[in-house]
Amino acid sequence: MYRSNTCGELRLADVEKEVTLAGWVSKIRKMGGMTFIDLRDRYGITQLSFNQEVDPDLCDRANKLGREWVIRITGGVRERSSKNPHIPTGDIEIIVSTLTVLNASRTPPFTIETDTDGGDELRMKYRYLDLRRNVVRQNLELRHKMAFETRRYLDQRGFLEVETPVLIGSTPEGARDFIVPSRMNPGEFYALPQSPQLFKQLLMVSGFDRYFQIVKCFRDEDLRADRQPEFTQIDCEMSFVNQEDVLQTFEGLTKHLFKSIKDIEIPDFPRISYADAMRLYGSDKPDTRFEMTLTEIKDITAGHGFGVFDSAEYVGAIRARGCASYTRKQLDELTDFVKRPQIGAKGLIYLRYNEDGSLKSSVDKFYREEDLKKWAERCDARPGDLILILGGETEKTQKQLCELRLEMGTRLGLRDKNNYKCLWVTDFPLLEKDEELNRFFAKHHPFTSPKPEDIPLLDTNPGAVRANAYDMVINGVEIGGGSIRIHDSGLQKKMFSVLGFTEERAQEQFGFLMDAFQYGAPPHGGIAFGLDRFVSVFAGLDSIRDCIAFPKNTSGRDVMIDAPSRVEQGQLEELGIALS
RNA sequence: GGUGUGGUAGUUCAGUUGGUUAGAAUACCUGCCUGUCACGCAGGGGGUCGCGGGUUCGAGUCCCGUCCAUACCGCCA
Repeated sequence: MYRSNTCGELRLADVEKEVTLAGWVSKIRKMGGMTFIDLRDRYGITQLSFNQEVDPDLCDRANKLGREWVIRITGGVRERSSKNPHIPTGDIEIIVSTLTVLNASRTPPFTIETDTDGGDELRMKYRYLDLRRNVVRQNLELRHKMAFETRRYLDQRGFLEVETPVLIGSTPEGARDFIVPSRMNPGEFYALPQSPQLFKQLLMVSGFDRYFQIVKCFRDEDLRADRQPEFTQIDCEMSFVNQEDVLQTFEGLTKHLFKSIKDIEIPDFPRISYADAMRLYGSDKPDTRFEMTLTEIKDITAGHGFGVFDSAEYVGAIRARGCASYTRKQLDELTDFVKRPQIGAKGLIYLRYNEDGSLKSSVDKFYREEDLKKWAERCDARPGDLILILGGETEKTQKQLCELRLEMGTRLGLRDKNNYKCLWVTDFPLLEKDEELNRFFAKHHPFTSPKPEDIPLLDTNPGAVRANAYDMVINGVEIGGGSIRIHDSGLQKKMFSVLGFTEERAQEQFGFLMDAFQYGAPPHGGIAFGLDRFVSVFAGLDSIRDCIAFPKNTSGRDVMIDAPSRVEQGQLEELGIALS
């Protein structure tokens, strides 16, 4: 037996036992006559005790160990004379009788502690050391549990996990593909999947009825704190379902995860249409932990000679409870916030509803008190509230108000990481117009079905067609999204034509799918969750990198193994590739 | 592609209007210390100030360029 116990499991009940432990030297405390060592493994820390009087040679050897050396010891479990209430094993220690050094270690470049002294860049370079830290390991343990509970839930409901290929063909729609040259087919390339979309639909045609896969997906786009070039999806598809069936099933999955992992009961998810989400929150992934919804006030602000509002397509306001006492400096900060180029507002108008009932705005010279009173009433403001107003082009301004709303929510402490608000956003538009190219793109993907009642609009007003598409949002994070698919080859053809595909091109790219649809495709639909984001929300992380074992940096590099890298000329020649 | 922030000891950072030998904490090394658990005490070593150029009597500090990191915008069906 290599070891009898882990470093996290011994308790007072084990006193007098003879044990063998193995692990890493986390900390050495030399007291002169005595030496204490914190021995660490994945399960915890156990204190080892060495005494100069009992065994001077052994104690000297212990004193020569270094941080992160790997050792194996045997000894007796004893009750401590002074206990440590901060760790589970704090009541006991091991009186070591034999000590074997299994491996020495160079001094690590940063401390292996929860509050490490290492910065992000260094931790990524030595990720294998970073992963020894409790906090990082716990994130991966959480990830494991969530994946495990997902499999348990879906298995119980008859879902079958099926693997789909990673080397597939490139498609023109959507994100940029990672491409892989094919040596056996010179001049041709595979693409890595952005999602197993087509394959899961084909599995429905095959009659698998309920499929899922926890699967890596790839998108060659710029990175963010919540975006990695390779990421993991919980990818699901069901046959003979309507939208309601899908929402119920996966609302159930989410509730199951909250209950089984965090012991939190989540009430039924509110639903909001895309149009309402944009109108009330200026976002298709609203953070509903707090209200502060957008109020349109253009009809009562226009026509008073204030040029900005008179010429604006849209004027919207948010109401911050109890913020009328904001100082000039705080208001200036908010103005600077919305004027940052990333947000791009020209300025910020405020209206203070003072405690004494008086009204004070930054545009007092254009409006009388009774005009301002109307604004306050429309916004349901009370004395003590502050109203913040932006005007301009509708979509842009709503987006700016959304950012301002989130900023105010943060400032007012309304975005508690341990408070979870889930919701469904439904009725997304089917298409999105690219004004520059003057053509429509699928907002979700080209296999999403339009709402039946909107199908006639495909010919007359494609931009107004709503889709059977839905997103799950938790605390302002898009956790998952899906749709009821098109299962009719005729409608699918129609869709491709609206998207500007010629018949030949559609046949070339997706012929196999439309062929398949002619052999008895069942009605079907599904959803895909971003596992990395899901885990991040559960763990309260700011970046999905913290729950990925070996993530890439913002340039898409793995700084530990130094990838991507150049390849030898011979490899390129084999592939028939010349670098330009 | 764009905007902002940052790059100084192994590490995390400070460094004033440009001015003596670039500091602190921590880590590391040595010594002392028999109940520590952020041990304590004393001492020590450790710096191409990201890189290149410029201004200046003098640059960590100012200017230009460049690289890297990071947050966001574009992009991400």
